[in-house]
Amino acid sequence: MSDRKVRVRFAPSPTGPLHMGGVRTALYNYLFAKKHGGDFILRIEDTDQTRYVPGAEQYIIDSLKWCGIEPNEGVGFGDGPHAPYRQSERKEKGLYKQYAEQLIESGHAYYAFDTSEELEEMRKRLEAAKAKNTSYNAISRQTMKNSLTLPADEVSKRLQSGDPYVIRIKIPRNEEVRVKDIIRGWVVVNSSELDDKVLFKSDGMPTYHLANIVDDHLMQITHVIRGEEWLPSAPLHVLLYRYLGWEETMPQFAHLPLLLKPDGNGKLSKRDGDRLGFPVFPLNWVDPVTGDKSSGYREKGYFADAFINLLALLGWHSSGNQEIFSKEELAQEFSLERVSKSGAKFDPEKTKWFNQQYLRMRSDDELAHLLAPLAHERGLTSDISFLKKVIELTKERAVFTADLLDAPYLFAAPEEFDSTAVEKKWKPESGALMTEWLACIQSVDPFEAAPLEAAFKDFLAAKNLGMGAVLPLFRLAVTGQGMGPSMFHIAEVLGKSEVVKRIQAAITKLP
RNA sequence: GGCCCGUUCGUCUAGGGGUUAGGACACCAGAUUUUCAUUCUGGUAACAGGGGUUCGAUUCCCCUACGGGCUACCA
Repeated sequence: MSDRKVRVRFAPSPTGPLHMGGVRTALYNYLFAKKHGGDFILRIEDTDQTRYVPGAEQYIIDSLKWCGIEPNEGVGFGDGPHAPYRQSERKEKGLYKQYAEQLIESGHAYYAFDTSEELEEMRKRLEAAKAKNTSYNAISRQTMKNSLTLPADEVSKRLQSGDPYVIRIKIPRNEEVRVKDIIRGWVVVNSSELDDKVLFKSDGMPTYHLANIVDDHLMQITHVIRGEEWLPSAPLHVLLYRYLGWEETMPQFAHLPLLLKPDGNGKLSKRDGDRLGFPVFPLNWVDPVTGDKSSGYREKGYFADAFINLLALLGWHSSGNQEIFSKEELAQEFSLERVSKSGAKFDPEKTKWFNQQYLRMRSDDELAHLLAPLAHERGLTSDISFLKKVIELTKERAVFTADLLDAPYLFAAPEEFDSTAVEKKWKPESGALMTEWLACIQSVDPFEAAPLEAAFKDFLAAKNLGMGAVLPLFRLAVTGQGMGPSMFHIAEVLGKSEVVKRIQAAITKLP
């Protein structure tokens, strides 16, 4: 059992865009597979036809691709030996019905014919009677219409005449069910707390519970790594493995803590992103029905590796103090035992910090190539060697790639001058002072930061003035701003004639 | 309501029967810098509460409180 090759799966429903919590689940599966040299599978769980959202499946595939956590088997990533990987297609092949019937034959499941009205009525009746448990279970099923209460001939008559029916699991009345969770240890529940869950729906589709167990078994999944919201149904799943006779190869479970809202309570939801101004999704998404737009990390300017890094640390931590991990390092270090038990509040601020770190790790050349299309979009030059010079100056204050362009004066002369800077620094005699500085500039050769700075210092000494008295004027005249990167480097990038032109223009424009 | 899971600085977390309870983000202060930013240095800040067990508990056990999840012919 333990010598089986590790095989894990990510099994989302295509009911909308993939939430960052889902991406984290996929990531942990991916890292676990990589760590153990195993397989990572993408299975699409589309058994609920009513919730199908066009484009959602492609969104999931695109998101995983962008994040660099690609499955080596599954929908959108090439079929493996267990195709198809879409449950709707697997249902077509009759993969689920036979197992539901097997359960009926072995006495662990039964047909139920109750209408939704009858189910509703049952619930109300039990509530009115102040019953502890209002579910369809070992006790209440005795009062309902199913193959356990109806005479055999009526059951077969209903079946033959095409009466709608579901197949329910027959949960024992009072039995301890134990689930071993890698993260939480043993979880013990009495079967009286469980209900006779529907395994097979009247529309011919299996429910999650059946499809999930059948597919995990058939696909030889060894570890089920999923969100904590599944913990309550894990005992049911254990029972299904047992009744199907698959307990020997039952996968090990690991239920991940949830991602919580940055403020207040509850789990992170789609709304929070819009409300708090940060993305909840990896990629932009437009709802095909409502047209609602949700922003994504990719389009906000986040690097995929930074996004993955931050996600990895939301619920997992190595034993040391390291926080920046490459994907390879994560795969090396990751272990389910070090996943925390409690939910993690998501902090958008730290997300920015991660991006900043990754931006700094990138070479100027790489950034220039990333920046070029952005610059082009804004009507700025996309010349790589020039952009590299820009990046040298703007890199240290940038969080996102686009921030590298936050120095418009490097691309064109300022049209306006920052009014507070002008008020504070520009005096009536400043124009004359700049005219003198202009004369000194002419003889600086080569026109580079160092000689320029030397010339500037000579100029200051001659005038017996301090840096603070003159440099802001120089900056204001050339950039129109009161602050920014090293002024001498800015001048070097701009070139002598441009600098001279700008100072001349400023002298005439400023009071 | 019932069942299940959880609880270390504001946040993410390390730690673990005896520690000055460590790191990171954020925040504050100082230094460097022409300025902003960077960088560096320092600082504020946590074991939910109550009972046990123990020489000793933040660490183990129980209870309470709080938080979260589940409670569909949804996943």
